Amino acid sequence: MVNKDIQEQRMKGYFMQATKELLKGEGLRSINVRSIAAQAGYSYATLYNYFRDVKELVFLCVNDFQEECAAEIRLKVEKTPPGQERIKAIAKAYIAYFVQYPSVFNLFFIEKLGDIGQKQPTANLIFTFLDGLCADEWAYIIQNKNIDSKDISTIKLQLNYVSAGMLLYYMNRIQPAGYQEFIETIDLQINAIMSRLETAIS
Amino acid sequence: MVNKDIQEQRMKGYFMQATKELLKGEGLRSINVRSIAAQAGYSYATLYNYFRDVKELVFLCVNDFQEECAAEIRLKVEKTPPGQERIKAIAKAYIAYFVQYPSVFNLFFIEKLGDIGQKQPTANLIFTFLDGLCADEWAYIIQNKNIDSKDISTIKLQLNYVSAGMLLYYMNRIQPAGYQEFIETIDLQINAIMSRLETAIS
DNA sequence: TAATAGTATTAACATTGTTCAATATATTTG
DNA sequence: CAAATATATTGAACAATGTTAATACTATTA
Repeated sequence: MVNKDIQEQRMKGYFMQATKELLKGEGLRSINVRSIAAQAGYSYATLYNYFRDVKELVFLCVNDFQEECAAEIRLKVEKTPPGQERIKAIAKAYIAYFVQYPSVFNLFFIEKLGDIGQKQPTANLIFTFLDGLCADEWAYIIQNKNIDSKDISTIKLQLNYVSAGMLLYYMNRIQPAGYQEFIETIDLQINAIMSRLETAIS
Repeated sequence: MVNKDIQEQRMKGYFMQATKELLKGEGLRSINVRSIAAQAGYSYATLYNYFRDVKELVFLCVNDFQEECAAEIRLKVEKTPPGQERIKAIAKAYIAYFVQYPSVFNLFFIEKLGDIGQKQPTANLIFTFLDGLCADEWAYIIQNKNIDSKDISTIKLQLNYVSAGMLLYYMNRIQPAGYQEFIETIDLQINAIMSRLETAIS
């Protein structure tokens, strides 16, 4: 019965690959059961032999995008000094990734998770993503500075919330209106949040 | 030709009223051209004589919801002392309104504005809404304390971004998982942001 | 090789946004 | 006031989409 599992995984992989290609290429607009199936080289009905519905398929891609995003970020911030500065760099790269791939932003933050099932785990994955990316850096800071852990978790949350908020306004409401202005706002906001580390040292 | 304008405005009003009723009642899920028209007592095709498409109609409701929201908030914060404390209260009431009416949240933050046209004005209205609600209080603070206006605009933005981010995560990603916990997080975050006023006094 | 189980596909349905020609209504004019 | 004209309203129809169910196909096994 192992063959069956392998084949099933392979089939799921084909559809997921197709979904990811469409998402990153044509965008969320263009993706629907028929286009995914066409890209995968199957009929649209075949999809339903492997996924409960199209939402399940689409949300299964979250993992892969997170890995891709994490890899891109790691590369980008390599040369930044660890700790506070690298956290800033990670947050900026995190935001930049979603600006580069608007449909991934939509998938992560906008698209409604359908029925129950894998609901909470996926939602949690998304919520803790930025924190996970910064985990080493926070550990580094805790080791080298003497800061109340309450303050740290407030700052972590603030970074996460401000990032999501800025992305939401920029992607969905074109605010600020230009990319340059957006970048400046990111810089300002992230610096403001991280500067609390100084005043929080006890 | 004035009669014609009056009649047209009246018709628009019927459809907008129907849309608002459905939005606040059944939610965004249940609203579509046919249900709106039925609620208004017309055929779905009639709608297209007054609005370019359904998106235009739906986004025209933003104004009314903002007024309703502003009225609710004003009532709620009346007894709070002006200045810093009232800003906190306004921000909390602002968030609470969207939690109470999830489809208004969707309309304001999630729903894609269609083609160009009234795009930017509506987006701007939404972005500056919280700032507008707090305008008097900020004026009060500037009068009574000596604070760099740069710092104030950073704090304003932060309040706006964190509010949007918290709402986004709570409404779309169930994070935090419980309402009580959500309220506590709001409190924590808003206090943290507003406490910067103290350190910013020059 | 024939029966069976599993897989893939086509056909079909429901829902939605939108357009358009036909119908009903209102307004103007002789 | 009645005919002619303009306007408003409407149901029919189309396209796109998600989903299901019956049918065709393929591979396994007795």
